Amino acid sequence: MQYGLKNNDRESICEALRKDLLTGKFAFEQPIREQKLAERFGTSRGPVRDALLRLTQEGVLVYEPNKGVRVSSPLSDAERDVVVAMRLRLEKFCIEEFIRDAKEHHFLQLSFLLERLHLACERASLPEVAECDLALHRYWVAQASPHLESLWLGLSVRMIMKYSRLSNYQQVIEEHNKIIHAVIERDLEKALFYLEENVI
Amino acid sequence: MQYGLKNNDRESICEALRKDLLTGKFAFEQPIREQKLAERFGTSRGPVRDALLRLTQEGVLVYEPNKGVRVSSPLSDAERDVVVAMRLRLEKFCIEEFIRDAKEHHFLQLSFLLERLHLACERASLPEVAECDLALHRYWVAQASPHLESLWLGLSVRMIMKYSRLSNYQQVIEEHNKIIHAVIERDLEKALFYLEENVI
DNA sequence: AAACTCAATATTGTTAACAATCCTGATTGA
DNA sequence: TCAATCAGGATTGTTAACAATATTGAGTTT
Repeated sequence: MQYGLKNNDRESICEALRKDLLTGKFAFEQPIREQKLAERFGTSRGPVRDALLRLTQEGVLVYEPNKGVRVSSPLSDAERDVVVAMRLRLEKFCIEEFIRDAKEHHFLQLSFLLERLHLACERASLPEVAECDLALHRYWVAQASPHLESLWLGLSVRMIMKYSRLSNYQQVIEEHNKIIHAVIERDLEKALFYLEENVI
Repeated sequence: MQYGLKNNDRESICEALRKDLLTGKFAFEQPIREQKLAERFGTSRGPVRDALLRLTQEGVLVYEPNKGVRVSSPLSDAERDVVVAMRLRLEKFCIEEFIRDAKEHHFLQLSFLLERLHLACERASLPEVAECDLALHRYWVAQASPHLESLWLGLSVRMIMKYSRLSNYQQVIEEHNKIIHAVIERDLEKALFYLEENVI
């Protein structure tokens, strides 16, 4: 399927798998076999194991000793509420920092990511939309607090896995338009308001 | 230093390292060498890499491609506030679930963990106190929501790393006494109140 | 002295073989 | 028939060797 990775395969494998999981390519509880993935990515089992271990830590996969990993079961509604609240708390903090410190080129990058999301929505490609959506949010998180980026990733992936509102592409675009325009105008209050509407 | 691990080394290595990191055995920003650890634990680099990868995902270590991992720098005060708020949100949810569903033997286990914490405090052994403290909180999190356990772990470890109030052993004991008695009496309100005092 | 080159070394990244464990399904005995 | 046993295969866990990359430091040039 894909191959030609040279060094640091685990990164690319991890991202490819996360995208698959995000878009429901594997069923809940389905066990994941290392050998299969190694063949698919054209590597040995080592890098695959690394990637699986990371996704386990992100909560997407569940690990049992000597049995490997399986896709984790979906969160309960109550658990999801908690995760949403936590993500919102985290992302609000990051937006605030971002608005305070961002330079012109950060806004430019933001516009670029928004444009990418736009195109993905037009193509109506769920995997791409999910990826672009996350990439956008991830950008201000990473800028504001690299420390908390991996924490944020775990929260977000779990949230999206549970059920995806991403099917309404028009709404996705409008929500992000609003957030990003508020950010670029450095209007913190408005940005937080729209963010709260979006992170549900 | 320690050896004799047979199978599933990465688990034990991970926990041993986490304890070291928690109690400040490594300096911030200090790079971690795989070979050194492999010798220390009497294994090859494989399981060590697995453990380092996990701790990276927990946020305790930072990874740079082809350069390995180093101890991550401490959180800023603002970042720590966010992490504290998130952990509190998560743990309150778990306490609530726990109080609702716990059977007698769960309370027994809780008492046992409290007793362990007590002993560690008497011995005034910081590594043990830190471990017992976390084990206690971890218990109700794991019981209430295995899904969110790894998330909780990341939050807690980062919190404690920043600065440890654990040096006042008397206070540690009293705070946990209060929480656990409230839990055993299934007094949710009191439990949450004392928890809020403790998680700071 | 400062900046550059490059070879020697140290460290991480990957691989394939082997060991330990788990799972499956046929066989056996009651 | 049903449960227990156990061999064989499938899968994960570990290891040591090798490949790729990064770092260091001596030598060279300006």
